[in-house]
Amino acid sequence: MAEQAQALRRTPLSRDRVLRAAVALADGAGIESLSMRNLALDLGVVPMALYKHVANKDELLGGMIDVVVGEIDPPLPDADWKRVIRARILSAREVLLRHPWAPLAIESRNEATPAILDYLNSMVGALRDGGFSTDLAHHVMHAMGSRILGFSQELFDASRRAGRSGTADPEPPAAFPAEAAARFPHLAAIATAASHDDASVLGPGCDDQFEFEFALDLLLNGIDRLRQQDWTSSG
Amino acid sequence: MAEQAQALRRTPLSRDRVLRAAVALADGAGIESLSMRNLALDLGVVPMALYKHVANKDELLGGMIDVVVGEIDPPLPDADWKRVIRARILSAREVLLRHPWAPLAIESRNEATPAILDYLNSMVGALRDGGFSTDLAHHVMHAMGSRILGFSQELFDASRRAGRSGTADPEPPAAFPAEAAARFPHLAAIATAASHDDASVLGPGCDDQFEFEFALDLLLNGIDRLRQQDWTSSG
DNA sequence: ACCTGAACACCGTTCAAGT
DNA sequence: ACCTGAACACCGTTCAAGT
Repeated sequence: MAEQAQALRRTPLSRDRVLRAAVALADGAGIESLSMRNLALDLGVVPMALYKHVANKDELLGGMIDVVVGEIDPPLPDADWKRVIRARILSAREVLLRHPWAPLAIESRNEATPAILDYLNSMVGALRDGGFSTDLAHHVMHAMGSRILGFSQELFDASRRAGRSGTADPEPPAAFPAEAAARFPHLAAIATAASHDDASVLGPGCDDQFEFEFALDLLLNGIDRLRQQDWTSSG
Repeated sequence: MAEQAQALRRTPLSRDRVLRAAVALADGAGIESLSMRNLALDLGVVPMALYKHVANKDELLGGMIDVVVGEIDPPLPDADWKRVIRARILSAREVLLRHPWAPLAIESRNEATPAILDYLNSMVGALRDGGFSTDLAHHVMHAMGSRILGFSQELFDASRRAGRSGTADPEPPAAFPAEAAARFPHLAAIATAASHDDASVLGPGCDDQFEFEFALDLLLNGIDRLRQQDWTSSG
C-alpha cells in the first residue's frame, strides 16, 4: 500500500543516514530508546539492514559521537589562546545541550573517536601557540579533563533529563523539602540562597550557564597564572 | 548433595548481604556482569529472591553507591578548610580506584543517594566553617562538580578498565602509533614528553595521581584566592 | 502467607535458509 | 551474491501457580 510505495521511493540507507537517524532518535526519545530495533523501525528497515553500515552498536555510538563533536565551532582565527580555548569550550557546551545523551555515551565508550582526537589535538595546538611548554600543556589538558569537551560535570545534571520527550517531568522548582532541609542544612542554605537570584535561572534554582563559566574561568585564570610564571613540573 | 547442604546452612539473605555481593561482583567481574540473574547465582539464590530486598535494579545500584560512598574517610578534625577538603577528596579518589564502576554508575543514575547528600552537606559545612559565604560556597560546589566525589573526569580513563578480570588487556604502554602521531602531532608530543618521566607512572605514560592533584590544587588555590578577596557574584 | 518457575516483553547479534 | 526471517543467548520484571 502507501507504506510499500514509500519504502520503494525511500532514499537508500547509508552510514550517514543511519547515524543521523540515530542522533535524532537519541535527541528526541532519549538514549534509552536507542536500540538497533527501534532505529531500524524509524528508518523503515529490517534491523539486520543496519549491520551493513555499522559493525555493531558500539560502532554506531562512536559514529553518533563524531556527528556531535563535528558540530563544535572551529577555532577563532587570530585570537589569543585564552579566547580560543574559552570560545571553543563554550561552543562544545552548547552542542552538548542539544545532545544531552552525548556526555554519558562518550564516558561509557571510554575510547576516543577520530573527531575527538582532532578536537583535542587542535586544543593542545592552541596552547602551544599561546606559549605553553609541552609539559604544562600536558598537565593543563588533564586538569581540564572532560570539561574541555563542554562537559559540565555536575553531580546532578538537570540537562540530562531535558532530552526526554513524552512524559512531561515537571520537577517542582527545587526548594528543599522540609525534612531534607533538616538533615542537610548546609545544602538547604545553598539552595535557598540560589533561588532568590534573578529570573535568568535555567535549572531548579541554579543558573547553569553562570556556574559553567565560573568553573571554566577559575581554571583558565589559574592556568594563565602558571603560564606567566613559566611553571614546570620539576619545580 | 553438598550444594544443598550448603544452601540450607547459608546465612539468610539480607539487603546488606545483597549489596555487598553486588559490589563484589562489580569490582571483580565488571559492572557489565552485574545482572540480577548473575547476582542471584553468586548468592546461591533464585533471581526473584532478590526482589524481597531491593525494589529493582536501580535501587540496587543506589544501595551499592551508598556502600561505596560510606567508605570515604570522615573529615579531619581540627584542620583548616583546605586540608579538610583536600584530604577528603583524595580519600574519595582512593575509594573510587577500588570501585572503578562507581563513577559511571553515579552519573548514569543521576540522582543523589542519602550517603552522597550527607557527604556533600558536610563538604559545604567545611567551607562555611572556613569562612566562605553561602554564595561563594555554592559556586565552589558547582565548580568542583563531581571531582568533589573523587572523580578524575579524564577523557580516557585507564582506571575504568582496571576492574575487569578474566581477559587480560595488555594495552601496549602508550607510545602513539606512527600514523596517529602524524595526524595528531600535538597529542603525540604530549604523550612522548610524558613517557620520559620517572618510573612512578600508573597509566600508559601519565602519572594519574600527579594529574589529579595538579587539577585539584589548581582549583583549590583559585578558590582560596576568591575567598581571600571576599568574592561575591554581584561584583 | 510465602516462595518461585514460567512467562512476558524486550535486547544485540548469529546464522542459515530463501531469493 | 545479496537479503532477511527465525533463532540464540541474554536482559529486568510480572504473575500466577504451587507449597
